[in-house]
Amino acid sequence: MGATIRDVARLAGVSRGTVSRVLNDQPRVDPQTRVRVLQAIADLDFSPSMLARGLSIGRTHSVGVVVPFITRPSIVERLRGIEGALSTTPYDLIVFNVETRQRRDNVLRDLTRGERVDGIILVGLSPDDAMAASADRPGLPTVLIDSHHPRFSRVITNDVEGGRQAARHLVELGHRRIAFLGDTPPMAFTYPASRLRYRGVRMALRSAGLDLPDRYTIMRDPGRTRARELTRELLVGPMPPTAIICASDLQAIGAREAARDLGIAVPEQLSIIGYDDLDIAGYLGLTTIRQPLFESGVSGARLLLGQLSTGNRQPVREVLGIELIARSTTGPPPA
Amino acid sequence: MGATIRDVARLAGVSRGTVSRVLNDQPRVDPQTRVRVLQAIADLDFSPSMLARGLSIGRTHSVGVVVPFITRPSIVERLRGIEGALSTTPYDLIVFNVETRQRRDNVLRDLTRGERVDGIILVGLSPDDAMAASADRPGLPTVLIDSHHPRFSRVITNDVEGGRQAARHLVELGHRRIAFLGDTPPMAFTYPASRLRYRGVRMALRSAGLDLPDRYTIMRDPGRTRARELTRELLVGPMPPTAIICASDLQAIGAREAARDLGIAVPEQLSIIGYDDLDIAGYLGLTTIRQPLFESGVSGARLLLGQLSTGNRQPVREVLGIELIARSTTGPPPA
DNA sequence: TTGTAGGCGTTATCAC
DNA sequence: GTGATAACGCCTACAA
Repeated sequence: MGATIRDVARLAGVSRGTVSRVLNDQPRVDPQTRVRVLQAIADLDFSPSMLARGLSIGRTHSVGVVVPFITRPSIVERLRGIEGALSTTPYDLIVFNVETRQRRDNVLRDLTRGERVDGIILVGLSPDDAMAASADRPGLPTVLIDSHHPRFSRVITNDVEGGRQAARHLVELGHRRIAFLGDTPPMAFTYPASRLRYRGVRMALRSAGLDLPDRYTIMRDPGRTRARELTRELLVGPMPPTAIICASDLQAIGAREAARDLGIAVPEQLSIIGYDDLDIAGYLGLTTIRQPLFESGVSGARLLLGQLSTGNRQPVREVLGIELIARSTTGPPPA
Repeated sequence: MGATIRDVARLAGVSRGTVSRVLNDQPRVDPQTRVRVLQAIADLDFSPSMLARGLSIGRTHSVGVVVPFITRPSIVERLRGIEGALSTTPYDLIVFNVETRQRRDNVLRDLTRGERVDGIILVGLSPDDAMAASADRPGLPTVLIDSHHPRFSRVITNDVEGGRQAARHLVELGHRRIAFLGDTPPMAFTYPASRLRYRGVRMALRSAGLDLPDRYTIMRDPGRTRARELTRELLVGPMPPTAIICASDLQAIGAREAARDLGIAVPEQLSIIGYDDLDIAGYLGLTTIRQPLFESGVSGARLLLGQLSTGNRQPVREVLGIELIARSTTGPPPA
């Protein structure tokens, strides 16, 4: 199987150094010998060992992407963006799925030491200060997607603004009893998007002179099924809201499911707004806040590639736009 | 940043060899010195270079997973299974998304040569004979998920049987005009699941004395949107079917969408069956054929890990079960 | 039990 | 232009 550079050198009647030069397209090599070497390479079906090369030049040509809960469609979408941007480069994409703090710490430790990767992309994971410290000593180039830390380049959206837009949309439709269905961050160190969106909602309501009572504020476990249960409880209780803002499309789907269970018409009796604009939202006609998931992956990867090629590790903050997509789950409140 | 084994040795007052032995849990080392070494490792915050270790022992501790169209939910689900199985092992997961034949060839070439990975998992990609040949010379351990080749270990489901079950379900409900909406494999070398399911459908219909005319056989591009268009054409045409079997849940969703567009009630006027049982199918109440996507990833990874640890490369064929999940998009045909 | 030294497959720095 | 040769960081006989 493995022909080495040494075999090539022998067959071509040159030294290993020369073969290496040919391999790396270096100018100072005689056209004649270059041909001979290339021929030998072809004959032996040789291809260089990435491992050895990496050890020698100190780079691995791979980037580590750390994501929490690869389950979630929004995460997958971002991953796709990263993969797309990386696929045209010589960099491999190594995926790490972390679902516990323990595992996160292990992964990050391994990654920031042992020269396993040339750079890191953290998705939805906010580095703590200990980890941030490793960015000081010129450690691994690292970029954040959908999470924050002043020391790192990052691509984010304005979640507060997203919450605000959702709330304003409902207020303009005439709603006055608006609930928020979010989730607690699954792990301490994950990005608290839900909470920020909540904050935006509350701000918008307040400036419209409306209140967001505790009873209308539900933040528990994420996921469709749980959202369905929670919404049901809310809707069968006293003074149900006329609209619900959800922190994700999945939760919005669960909420709608609950409405259906109870025979409550959407949007005639209840308006629902999601967040993300997943593919499925279009099919379901879900009103939602679109955030550029795929594109965030592309941008993040580009940021990292930039650091990798220029060595410039100045933190950049890239803010991607969001947009309200009004479909058919929102309308005026019942008279 | 990078403390090396040499630094540890110096600090602990031992030789590099001893440090290495401690690192690899080799028995013949004095408990006392072991402690000293471990202390030094901790003090220096040292962790060994995977690159160097790999070069030395000839393994990379990573496996390459090649998938077509990481876009598709079913693929993602399988990927999750693989990741899950690998996460408890020292193996890293390197993802390659291939969407063109060109890219597939490049990836596979790189992968099977240059010692980049210790093993390969191909998802939904049927290796051609050229590639299969590389399995002869004891090349890289390779396993297939949702694709076939006698030379490789593989985990599959019986797609023909899946089609058959779907058709039988409808026949038993009383349908006689049944259509099939599948897709052509997106690339020549991808696994022709749709076609096999079609075959199963045809067989079941035939043995029920029913016909599957060309007009009821639609195989074009995959995807929800396209399925919606195609179904529409079918339904507005002469003698529309009373039931449609789709080769994927996504297509079934598109079909249902078309029915909705035309004001055709499901399942009263039209029955629809999907394939995969994605999460969303449950929400939509879609009748479908469930295949264990996540589990197929787990099994595939396990198969590969087995080969990696035992060296036994005897091809194994693991067939996972499928199951009809009857929900609310199928019912008796209109009277 | 521990130290020494050669080797894994490249690249890079010299001389020539 | 090209050929030696010393890294790169680790593992593993072989000695001691």
